[in-house]
Amino acid sequence: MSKASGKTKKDDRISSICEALRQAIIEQALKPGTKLPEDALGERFGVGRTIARQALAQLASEGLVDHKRNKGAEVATPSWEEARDLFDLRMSLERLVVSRLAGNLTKEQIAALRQHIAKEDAARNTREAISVRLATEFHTMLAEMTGSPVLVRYVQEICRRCGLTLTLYARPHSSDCAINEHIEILDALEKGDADAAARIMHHHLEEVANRALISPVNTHAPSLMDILAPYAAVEEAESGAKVSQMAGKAVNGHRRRKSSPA
Amino acid sequence: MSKASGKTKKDDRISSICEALRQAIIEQALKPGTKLPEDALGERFGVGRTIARQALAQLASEGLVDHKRNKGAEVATPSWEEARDLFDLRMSLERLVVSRLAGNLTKEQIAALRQHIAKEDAARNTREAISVRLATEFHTMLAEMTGSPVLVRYVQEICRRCGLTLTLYARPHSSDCAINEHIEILDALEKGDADAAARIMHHHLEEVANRALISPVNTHAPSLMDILAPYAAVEEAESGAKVSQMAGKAVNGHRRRKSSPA
DNA sequence: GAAACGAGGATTGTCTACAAGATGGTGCAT
DNA sequence: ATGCACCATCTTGTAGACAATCCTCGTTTC
Repeated sequence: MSKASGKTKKDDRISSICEALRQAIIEQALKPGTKLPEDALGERFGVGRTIARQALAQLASEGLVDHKRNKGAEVATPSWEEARDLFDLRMSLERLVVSRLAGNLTKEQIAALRQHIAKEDAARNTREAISVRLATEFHTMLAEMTGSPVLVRYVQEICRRCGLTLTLYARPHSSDCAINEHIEILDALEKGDADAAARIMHHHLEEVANRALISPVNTHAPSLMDILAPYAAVEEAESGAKVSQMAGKAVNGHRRRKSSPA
Repeated sequence: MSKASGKTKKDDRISSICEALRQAIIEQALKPGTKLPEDALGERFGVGRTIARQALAQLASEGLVDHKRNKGAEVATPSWEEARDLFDLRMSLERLVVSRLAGNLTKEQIAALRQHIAKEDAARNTREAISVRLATEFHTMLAEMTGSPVLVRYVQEICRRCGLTLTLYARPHSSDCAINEHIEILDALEKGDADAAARIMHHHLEEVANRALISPVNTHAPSLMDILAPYAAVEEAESGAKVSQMAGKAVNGHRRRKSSPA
């Protein structure tokens, strides 16, 4: 009875903007501390300040942006204690996820997970932030397969915040082992070994948390408008099959200088 | 004379309204399904529609109100499956809380908890909704004592949603044992017996969930669609199929939101 | 020369106005 | 009489206007 499927464009512009900003934050295109003025966001996404403001409020409630009264919103800068707290709870939640999932995955789900791991592997040599995003998506997929909307929401949120923390503190060259651990987790889940899956997951997250300890890097973004250009475009493209006419928005796809394939 | 009474007045009106609505919802002053027009809220709280709207959005993100596009907001009516899901995750989260708290409570914290239990006991003969609110606050206090802001947020949110569920489905005369269980939990925590505390908490929540989730027919606002579902079904079957089995089951989630990501 | 003060600009907080969609009633046609 | 279509009205969605607050920077004074 419901045909409404791909109307994320007109259906809820706030969600679209949130998602775009989330991606930008996780991929560190928007670094922690970057100011997010409502005017600029509204102009970039083609909406008024009202919508931009609501999107920022949403992200603030998720902990991805910091909203101080009369001082605007900026990308959150999690402290070390907050990061530790996040990872602690994340471990518990994801233990719960794998214990629910062990032995209960369908063939299709396992295939989807392996496919995603392949994507992670393929992106191993690209920008670090991309790897973080893909790894986060893996954990999100696991949570979604539990079929528990609440759990999905919490895991998603906490994973994103952990991802933000990683882009802040983590040192590079550490995603290779993480991918292997993803494989191990999936293997244990497929075999139905809940204990092993929980143990590996715990170890996996502990590893990830441990390598987020030092070197607080801080640089200021060059231009907010330029940074957001690809994400404003991807917001429409990611919808999937329906690539309707996006006349006005003019996808000027000059990606960042860093990604030069081949 | 206005400065001594705290900063809730000008500090953040949205939060104030949210809190007021939360209380009203938990105490069933606003019953599930009640429409919440922005105009009325704004007028009642002395703010414009913008503020009321933001408060509603906040509550919607917490799952306490249901927000349908172009159709306004209303107090959420959790389905049976959602309620089951909520209580499942709540058990896990609160197990985590008590396992963190066992043996680590200060004298002051224990005293505060006992004082709150006394308040629960005093309110045992008042309205059911008040008891639910106080019981919820007890669990919230426990979460706060972990010192983990994220955990606090999640436990708070999930407890409120569970409280909403209870006001919907629970039958009266059931808070006495719950208070005793609170005492048992606190005793175990004070002794530092993490296992016992976790076990009692699990049992406690299972009890609460069971008395809430056994009979979904108890609601005073039954969905018309659900009621008519068997009849609509028999109209399609049109022949030998009997309705008798459906009368027993009666748990049929009809149209839910269409977002099932693969 | 440094610190305090104040004007100016910029950004946020809130409200109201206008547009779009939904709901419900009325009238017309069959 | 029933069903359909149109319209009136209400509520929500969104944008911009106006006021309040904060930051910056130049000026003044010790």
